[in-house]
Amino acid sequence: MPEIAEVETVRNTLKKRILNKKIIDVKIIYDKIIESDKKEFKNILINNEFEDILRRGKWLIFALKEHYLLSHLRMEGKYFIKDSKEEIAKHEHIVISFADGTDLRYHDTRKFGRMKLIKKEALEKTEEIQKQGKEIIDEELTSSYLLEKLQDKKMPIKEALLNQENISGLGNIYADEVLFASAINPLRKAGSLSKDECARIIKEGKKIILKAISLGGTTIRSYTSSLGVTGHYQDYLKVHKKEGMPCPICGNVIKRIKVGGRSTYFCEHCQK
DNA sequence: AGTGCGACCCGAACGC
DNA sequence: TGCGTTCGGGTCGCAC
Repeated sequence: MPEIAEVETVRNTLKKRILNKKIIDVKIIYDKIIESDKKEFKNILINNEFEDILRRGKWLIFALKEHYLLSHLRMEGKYFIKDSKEEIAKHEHIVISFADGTDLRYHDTRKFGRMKLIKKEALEKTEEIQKQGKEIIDEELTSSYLLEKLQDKKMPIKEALLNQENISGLGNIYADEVLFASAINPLRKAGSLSKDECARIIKEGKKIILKAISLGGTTIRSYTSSLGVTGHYQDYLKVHKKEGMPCPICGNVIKRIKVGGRSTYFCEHCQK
Protein backbone atom coordinates (compact mmCIF):
# COMPACT_ATOMS: atom_id res chain seq x y z
CA MET A 1 0.00 0.00 0.00
CA PRO A 2 2.02 2.63 1.42
CA GLU A 3 2.87 5.95 0.41
CA ILE A 4 2.99 8.57 3.07
CA ALA A 5 -0.69 9.47 2.78
CA GLU A 6 -1.76 5.88 3.41
CA VAL A 7 0.65 5.39 6.29
CA GLU A 8 -0.55 8.63 7.87
CA THR A 9 -4.14 7.47 7.48
CA VAL A 10 -3.34 4.19 9.21
CA ARG A 11 -1.54 6.04 12.00
CA ASN A 12 -4.44 8.40 12.63
CA THR A 13 -6.98 5.60 12.57
CA LEU A 14 -5.04 3.26 14.85
CA LYS A 15 -4.29 6.02 17.36
CA LYS A 16 -7.99 6.25 18.11
CA ARG A 17 -8.28 2.54 18.70
CA ILE A 18 -5.31 0.92 20.38
CA LEU A 19 -3.53 3.38 22.67
CA ASN A 20 -3.08 2.52 26.35
CA LYS A 21 -4.64 -0.90 26.17
CA LYS A 22 -2.82 -3.73 27.91
CA ILE A 23 -1.31 -6.30 25.57
CA ILE A 24 -1.95 -9.80 26.89
CA ASP A 25 -0.89 -12.04 24.01
CA VAL A 26 1.12 -12.02 20.79
CA LYS A 27 0.92 -14.63 18.05
CA ILE A 28 3.57 -14.74 15.37
CA ILE A 29 2.17 -16.76 12.53
CA TYR A 30 4.69 -15.88 9.79
CA ASP A 31 7.93 -14.95 11.48
CA LYS A 32 9.96 -13.54 8.58
CA ILE A 33 7.99 -10.31 9.00
CA ILE A 34 9.97 -9.71 12.21
CA GLU A 35 13.57 -8.72 11.69
CA SER A 36 14.54 -8.52 15.35
CA ASP A 37 14.60 -11.44 17.79
CA LYS A 38 11.27 -13.27 17.80
CA LYS A 39 11.28 -14.33 21.44
CA GLU A 40 12.12 -10.84 22.56
CA PHE A 41 9.33 -9.55 20.36
CA LYS A 42 6.76 -11.47 22.36
CA ASN A 43 8.41 -10.86 25.73
CA ILE A 44 8.60 -7.11 25.30
CA LEU A 45 5.10 -6.70 23.91
CA ILE A 46 3.22 -8.83 26.41
CA ASN A 47 2.14 -6.78 29.47
CA ASN A 48 3.20 -3.64 27.64
CA GLU A 49 0.99 -1.05 25.93
CA PHE A 50 1.15 1.33 22.98
CA GLU A 51 1.55 4.86 24.29
CA ASP A 52 1.64 6.64 20.97
CA ILE A 53 2.07 6.06 17.23
CA LEU A 54 4.57 8.16 15.31
CA ARG A 55 5.70 8.12 11.69
CA ARG A 56 8.92 8.76 9.87
CA GLY A 57 8.69 8.55 6.10
CA LYS A 58 6.77 5.37 5.41
CA TRP A 59 7.76 3.81 8.73
CA LEU A 60 5.10 3.52 11.41
CA ILE A 61 6.59 3.80 14.88
CA PHE A 62 4.57 2.32 17.74
CA ALA A 63 5.80 3.69 21.06
CA LEU A 64 5.86 1.16 23.89
CA LYS A 65 7.12 1.89 27.40
CA GLU A 66 10.82 1.56 26.66
CA HIS A 67 10.85 0.38 23.06
CA TYR A 68 9.66 1.36 19.63
CA LEU A 69 8.07 -1.13 17.30
CA LEU A 70 8.97 -0.09 13.77
CA SER A 71 6.59 -1.28 11.08
CA HIS A 72 6.91 -0.89 7.33
CA LEU A 73 3.89 -1.94 5.28
CA ARG A 74 5.80 -2.16 1.98
CA MET A 75 3.35 -2.98 -0.79
CA GLU A 76 0.31 -4.51 0.84
CA GLY A 77 0.61 -4.48 4.63
CA LYS A 78 -2.54 -3.54 6.53
CA TYR A 79 -3.69 -3.43 10.12
CA PHE A 80 -7.08 -4.58 11.24
CA ILE A 81 -8.81 -4.44 14.59
CA LYS A 82 -10.89 -7.51 15.23
CA ASP A 83 -12.63 -9.30 18.05
CA SER A 84 -10.15 -11.79 19.55
CA LYS A 85 -12.72 -14.53 19.14
CA GLU A 86 -12.70 -14.20 15.36
CA GLU A 87 -10.76 -16.85 13.50
CA ILE A 88 -7.37 -15.91 12.15
CA ALA A 89 -7.87 -15.08 8.49
CA LYS A 90 -5.61 -15.95 5.62
CA HIS A 91 -2.65 -13.54 5.38
CA GLU A 92 -2.92 -12.41 9.00
CA HIS A 93 0.67 -12.87 10.15
CA ILE A 94 1.00 -11.11 13.49
CA VAL A 95 -1.77 -10.95 16.08
CA ILE A 96 -1.51 -8.68 19.12
CA SER A 97 -4.31 -9.25 21.65
CA PHE A 98 -5.46 -6.64 24.15
CA ALA A 99 -7.06 -7.13 27.55
CA ASP A 100 -10.36 -5.71 26.30
CA GLY A 101 -10.95 -8.67 23.99
CA THR A 102 -9.81 -7.03 20.76
CA ASP A 103 -6.85 -7.78 18.50
CA LEU A 104 -4.57 -5.68 16.38
CA ARG A 105 -3.83 -7.92 13.39
CA TYR A 106 -1.17 -7.38 10.77
CA HIS A 107 -2.32 -8.59 7.37
CA ASP A 108 0.02 -8.76 4.38
CA THR A 109 -0.84 -10.70 1.23
CA ARG A 110 2.62 -10.57 -0.24
CA LYS A 111 4.54 -10.84 3.03
CA PHE A 112 6.79 -7.95 2.05
CA GLY A 113 6.22 -5.87 5.19
CA ARG A 114 8.74 -5.76 8.02
CA MET A 115 8.70 -5.12 11.78
CA LYS A 116 11.54 -4.47 14.12
CA LEU A 117 11.71 -3.82 17.84
CA ILE A 118 14.32 -1.36 19.09
CA LYS A 119 15.14 0.43 22.33
CA LYS A 120 13.80 3.98 22.40
CA GLU A 121 17.21 5.56 22.68
CA ALA A 122 18.34 3.71 19.55
CA LEU A 123 15.80 5.36 17.24
CA GLU A 124 18.02 8.03 15.73
CA LYS A 125 20.83 5.52 15.28
CA THR A 126 18.61 3.04 13.49
CA GLU A 127 19.64 2.95 9.87
CA GLU A 128 16.17 2.67 8.39
CA ILE A 129 15.09 5.82 10.21
CA GLN A 130 18.29 7.76 10.09
CA LYS A 131 18.73 7.62 6.33
CA GLN A 132 15.29 9.00 5.52
CA GLY A 133 15.47 12.32 3.72
CA LYS A 134 13.35 15.29 4.70
CA GLU A 135 9.68 14.54 4.40
CA ILE A 136 7.72 15.86 1.47
CA ILE A 137 5.36 17.60 3.93
CA ASP A 138 8.13 18.94 6.19
CA GLU A 139 8.09 22.73 6.51
CA GLU A 140 11.87 22.67 6.42
CA LEU A 141 12.03 21.01 3.02
CA THR A 142 13.43 23.72 0.75
CA SER A 143 14.37 23.94 -2.91
CA SER A 144 18.04 24.36 -1.94
CA TYR A 145 17.90 21.11 0.02
CA LEU A 146 16.40 19.23 -2.90
CA LEU A 147 18.73 20.84 -5.41
CA GLU A 148 21.70 19.70 -3.37
CA LYS A 149 20.35 16.16 -3.03
CA LEU A 150 19.86 15.88 -6.79
CA GLN A 151 23.11 17.52 -7.71
CA ASP A 152 25.27 15.45 -10.08
CA LYS A 153 22.79 12.59 -10.10
CA LYS A 154 22.44 11.03 -13.52
CA MET A 155 19.46 8.87 -12.68
CA PRO A 156 16.01 9.93 -13.94
CA ILE A 157 14.22 12.35 -11.61
CA LYS A 158 11.39 9.83 -11.19
CA GLU A 159 13.85 7.36 -9.70
CA ALA A 160 15.42 9.99 -7.47
CA LEU A 161 12.00 10.90 -6.07
CA LEU A 162 11.36 7.26 -5.18
CA ASN A 163 14.62 7.06 -3.24
CA GLN A 164 13.60 7.88 0.32
CA GLU A 165 17.07 9.18 1.13
CA ASN A 166 16.39 12.24 -1.04
CA ILE A 167 12.83 13.03 -0.03
CA SER A 168 10.81 10.63 2.08
CA GLY A 169 7.19 9.82 1.61
CA LEU A 170 6.66 9.63 -2.13
CA GLY A 171 5.90 6.34 -3.83
CA ASN A 172 5.17 5.31 -7.40
CA ILE A 173 1.70 6.82 -7.68
CA TYR A 174 2.41 10.22 -6.18
CA ALA A 175 5.80 10.53 -7.88
CA ASP A 176 3.98 10.38 -11.22
CA GLU A 177 1.38 12.86 -10.05
CA VAL A 178 3.95 15.28 -8.64
CA LEU A 179 6.01 15.28 -11.84
CA PHE A 180 2.91 15.88 -13.92
CA ALA A 181 1.79 18.75 -11.70
CA SER A 182 5.32 20.19 -11.89
CA ALA A 183 5.47 19.79 -15.71
CA ILE A 184 8.72 17.83 -15.50
CA ASN A 185 9.52 14.81 -17.67
CA PRO A 186 10.14 11.71 -15.50
CA LEU A 187 13.22 10.82 -17.59
CA ARG A 188 15.02 14.12 -17.00
CA LYS A 189 18.38 13.56 -15.31
CA ALA A 190 17.90 14.43 -11.65
CA GLY A 191 20.99 16.61 -11.62
CA SER A 192 19.69 18.71 -14.50
CA LEU A 193 16.77 20.20 -12.56
CA SER A 194 16.85 23.92 -11.82
CA LYS A 195 16.16 25.40 -8.42
CA ASP A 196 12.84 26.61 -9.73
CA GLU A 197 11.91 23.09 -10.81
CA CYS A 198 12.87 21.78 -7.37
CA ALA A 199 10.62 24.43 -5.85
CA ARG A 200 7.77 23.27 -8.08
CA ILE A 201 8.23 19.64 -7.01
CA ILE A 202 8.06 20.66 -3.37
CA LYS A 203 5.07 22.95 -3.80
CA GLU A 204 3.04 20.48 -5.86
CA GLY A 205 4.18 17.54 -3.76
CA LYS A 206 2.95 19.12 -0.55
CA LYS A 207 -0.35 20.05 -2.15
CA ILE A 208 -0.93 16.55 -3.51
CA ILE A 209 0.11 14.67 -0.37
CA LEU A 210 -1.86 16.90 1.99
CA LYS A 211 -4.94 16.47 -0.15
CA ALA A 212 -4.38 12.72 -0.34
CA ILE A 213 -4.05 12.53 3.45
CA SER A 214 -7.28 14.48 3.87
CA LEU A 215 -8.98 11.98 1.56
CA GLY A 216 -7.58 8.94 3.35
CA GLY A 217 -5.06 7.99 0.67
CA THR A 218 -5.55 6.24 -2.61
CA THR A 219 -7.42 3.00 -3.19
CA ILE A 220 -6.33 1.11 -6.26
CA ARG A 221 -7.63 -2.33 -7.06
CA SER A 222 -9.10 -3.59 -3.83
CA TYR A 223 -6.71 -1.89 -1.51
CA THR A 224 -8.38 -0.49 1.57
CA SER A 225 -6.29 0.76 4.43
CA SER A 226 -6.73 -0.70 7.86
CA LEU A 227 -10.12 -1.04 9.46
CA GLY A 228 -11.91 -0.89 6.16
CA VAL A 229 -11.05 2.77 5.65
CA THR A 230 -11.16 3.45 1.94
CA GLY A 231 -9.14 6.27 0.43
CA HIS A 232 -10.59 8.49 -2.24
CA TYR A 233 -7.58 10.17 -3.79
CA GLN A 234 -7.80 7.85 -6.80
CA ASP A 235 -10.61 10.09 -8.04
CA TYR A 236 -8.06 12.88 -8.40
CA LEU A 237 -5.25 11.01 -10.16
CA LYS A 238 -4.38 12.79 -13.39
CA VAL A 239 -1.84 10.47 -15.03
CA HIS A 240 -1.10 7.41 -12.89
CA LYS A 241 -2.85 4.31 -14.32
CA LYS A 242 -4.26 6.50 -17.12
CA GLU A 243 -2.40 5.02 -20.08
CA GLY A 244 -4.19 5.78 -23.34
CA MET A 245 -6.48 8.38 -21.78
CA PRO A 246 -6.35 12.05 -22.69
CA CYS A 247 -4.13 14.38 -20.69
CA PRO A 248 -6.42 16.56 -18.53
CA ILE A 249 -4.52 19.64 -19.65
CA CYS A 250 -3.70 19.25 -23.36
CA GLY A 251 -5.67 16.20 -24.43
CA ASN A 252 -2.67 14.26 -25.74
CA VAL A 253 -2.55 10.57 -24.93
CA ILE A 254 -0.99 9.62 -21.57
CA LYS A 255 2.03 7.38 -22.11
CA ARG A 256 3.27 4.52 -19.96
CA ILE A 257 6.97 3.66 -19.80
CA LYS A 258 9.32 1.88 -17.40
CA VAL A 259 11.65 3.98 -15.30
CA GLY A 260 13.92 2.18 -12.88
CA GLY A 261 11.77 -0.90 -13.35
CA ARG A 262 8.58 0.88 -12.27
CA SER A 263 5.57 1.76 -14.41
CA THR A 264 5.60 5.47 -15.09
CA TYR A 265 2.75 7.47 -16.57
CA PHE A 266 3.16 10.93 -18.06
CA CYS A 267 2.16 13.37 -20.80
CA GLU A 268 4.92 13.89 -23.35
CA HIS A 269 3.49 17.22 -24.37
CA CYS A 270 3.08 18.81 -20.93
CA GLN A 271 6.16 17.28 -19.30
CA LYS A 272 9.30 18.41 -21.10
C1' DA B 1 29.64 5.47 -6.99
C1' DG B 2 26.12 4.48 -10.40
C1' DT B 3 23.09 1.42 -12.68
C1' DG B 4 20.45 -2.61 -13.54
C1' DC B 5 18.16 -6.46 -12.25
C1' DG B 6 16.58 -10.36 -9.46
C1' DA B 7 14.67 -11.48 -5.03
C1' DC B 8 11.21 -11.29 -1.64
C1' DC B 9 5.77 -13.18 -2.13
C1' DC B 10 0.99 -13.79 -3.77
C1' DG B 11 -3.18 -12.86 -6.27
C1' DA B 12 -5.47 -10.33 -9.83
C1' DA B 13 -5.58 -9.05 -14.46
C1' DC B 14 -4.60 -10.06 -18.98
C1' DG B 15 -3.91 -12.76 -23.33
C1' DC B 16 -5.01 -16.56 -25.81
C1' DT C 1 -13.72 -22.03 -18.92
C1' DG C 2 -8.98 -22.78 -18.39
C1' DC C 3 -4.22 -22.01 -18.32
C1' DG C 4 0.06 -19.59 -18.62
C1' DT C 5 2.11 -14.98 -18.20
C1' DT C 6 2.75 -10.52 -16.45
C1' DC C 7 2.65 -7.19 -13.14
C1' DG C 8 2.56 -4.56 -8.87
C1' DG C 9 1.20 2.01 -4.14
C1' DG C 10 8.55 -0.98 -1.86
C1' DT C 11 13.15 -1.87 -0.85
C1' DC C 12 17.45 -4.54 -0.55
C1' DG C 13 21.44 -6.92 -2.22
C1' DC C 14 24.36 -8.40 -5.63
C1' DA C 15 26.83 -8.12 -10.04
C1' DC C 16 29.07 -5.38 -13.14
